[in-house]
Amino acid sequence: MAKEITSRTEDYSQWYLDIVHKARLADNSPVRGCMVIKPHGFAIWELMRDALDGMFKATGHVNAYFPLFIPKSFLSKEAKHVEGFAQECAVVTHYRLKTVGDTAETRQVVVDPEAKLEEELIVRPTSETIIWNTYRDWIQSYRDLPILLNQWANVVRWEMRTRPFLRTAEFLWQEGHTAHSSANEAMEEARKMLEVYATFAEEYMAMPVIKGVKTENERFAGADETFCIEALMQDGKALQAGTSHFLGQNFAKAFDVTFLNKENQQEYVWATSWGVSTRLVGGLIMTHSDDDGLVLPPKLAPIQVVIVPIPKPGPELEAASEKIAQALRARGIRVKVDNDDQNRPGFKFAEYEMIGVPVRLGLGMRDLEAGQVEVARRDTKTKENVPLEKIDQHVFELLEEIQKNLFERARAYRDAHITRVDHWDAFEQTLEEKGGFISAHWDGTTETEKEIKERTKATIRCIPLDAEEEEGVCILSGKPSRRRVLFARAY
RNA sequence: CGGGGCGUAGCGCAGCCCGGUAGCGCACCUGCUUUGGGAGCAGGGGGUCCCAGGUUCGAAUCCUGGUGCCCCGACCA
Repeated sequence: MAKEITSRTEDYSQWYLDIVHKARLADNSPVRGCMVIKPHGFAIWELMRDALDGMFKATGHVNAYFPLFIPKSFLSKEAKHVEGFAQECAVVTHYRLKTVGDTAETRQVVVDPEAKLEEELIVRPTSETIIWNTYRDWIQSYRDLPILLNQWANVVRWEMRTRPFLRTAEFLWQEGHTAHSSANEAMEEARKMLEVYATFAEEYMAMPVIKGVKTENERFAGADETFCIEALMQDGKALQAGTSHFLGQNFAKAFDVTFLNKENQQEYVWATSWGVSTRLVGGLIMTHSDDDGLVLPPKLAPIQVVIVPIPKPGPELEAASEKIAQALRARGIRVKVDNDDQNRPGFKFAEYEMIGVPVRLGLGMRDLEAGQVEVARRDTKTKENVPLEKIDQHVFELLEEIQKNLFERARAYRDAHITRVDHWDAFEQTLEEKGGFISAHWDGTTETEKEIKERTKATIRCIPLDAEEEEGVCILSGKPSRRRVLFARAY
């Protein structure tokens, strides 16, 4: 057994790292906090990206690209924004290196002190500033609005502690940046994109999410309102999976972006921004995977079906395998036929389970003679024999079934881990013993929120959009509250 | 930036206390036999023992100083 994975009960975070490495998703890099995304990991991200990109286009957005480097002065224009990001920015100060030393042993590259930049450049932690600096030139009148723009990019946030996909110093994401002529329209946009994210998370990732609003304390630096989708991982910790911000006129004011409205009056432009990142890959792993490796929902599986000839691939088996593959491909299914004769079937079974292939077809002479195929599903680890002539229809339906099953399973777990709590003792106890979301009353003050965080490490993940009005008293302060909010320890 | 742990073959580790020609498992290469759940046998290749000083006839091992990584905290998508 060469590729053992640490069990989830033994050490959840080691299990996560094992999955990342053994499912060949990513490697560590020589640079602290950065990772190499390997082909299999990147293929998952590509599927996510393509699906999201299609959804953005369908809601009227277009893609563009803004620079990696941002003049330092830009960042300081919006007070809260700087405050939020200043702590974690990478800064470019020079533009040239030179070599010193005469011999091969002593020669080294140093920063040329002569080549100091007059104004330092910030490696973007997010692009609001450079984009709004540009929008000033693009926007004159209400006729120029709205601008519905998205960019796919990498950003850098110099984090203290990192974990592959969940929090890396450099990560890939998309950031939508829209400009509107009214507050209402901008707010609608922010909510619309939250819906897009929620739909994507649930329909593609099979990851149930709760849509909500962030408290002032948890809000994006520079936003008037931050909407989010929150998911629950198998260890009972919450994961913020996507955010959508109503930025008000904050960036328009900071960058002096105004437009003439229909009444011929100058007005500041209203803004939104929204993003999801490669963090979603981490969420995907932690939502479905088990102690045998990665489990992927069919819609995001680079290989949806693998066909393994048993025992050794011979001409007859290869022909039969290829024929099945063709039939599946004709239905738009991503299939791999593993004709490699270096590894034994047992090894291959374990390997494909490790990398999360949803369906495996085992095909041996015995099956051929019986006119059947062995169908194994990754999510339940069950096997059945299916007649050859029905295989394509069967697999097509099975993939849908698996997609649905993963979602239902994750939702059942999530729902079972939302606990309504009305007393402080129960709050602490639930957090320690059960984890998950805790639905409780909160007095609405940042002070109380911080106090709770300090005592328990739990934060307010969101105020659910569908939270019902309900009179109650704050779990900590006993002050009146009008609705419950969701607490959890989070990634 | 605080507290702890670890740097020895691609990966995981032993050896270090008690100094004496660097080892194990997996992976890799060659050959044969195997192939319905991670194959077996035989042969083989691969190392600045994190770096720099020091002690010593001799250092992976002892001493000093660096440095990198991991875990736990403070910060965060």
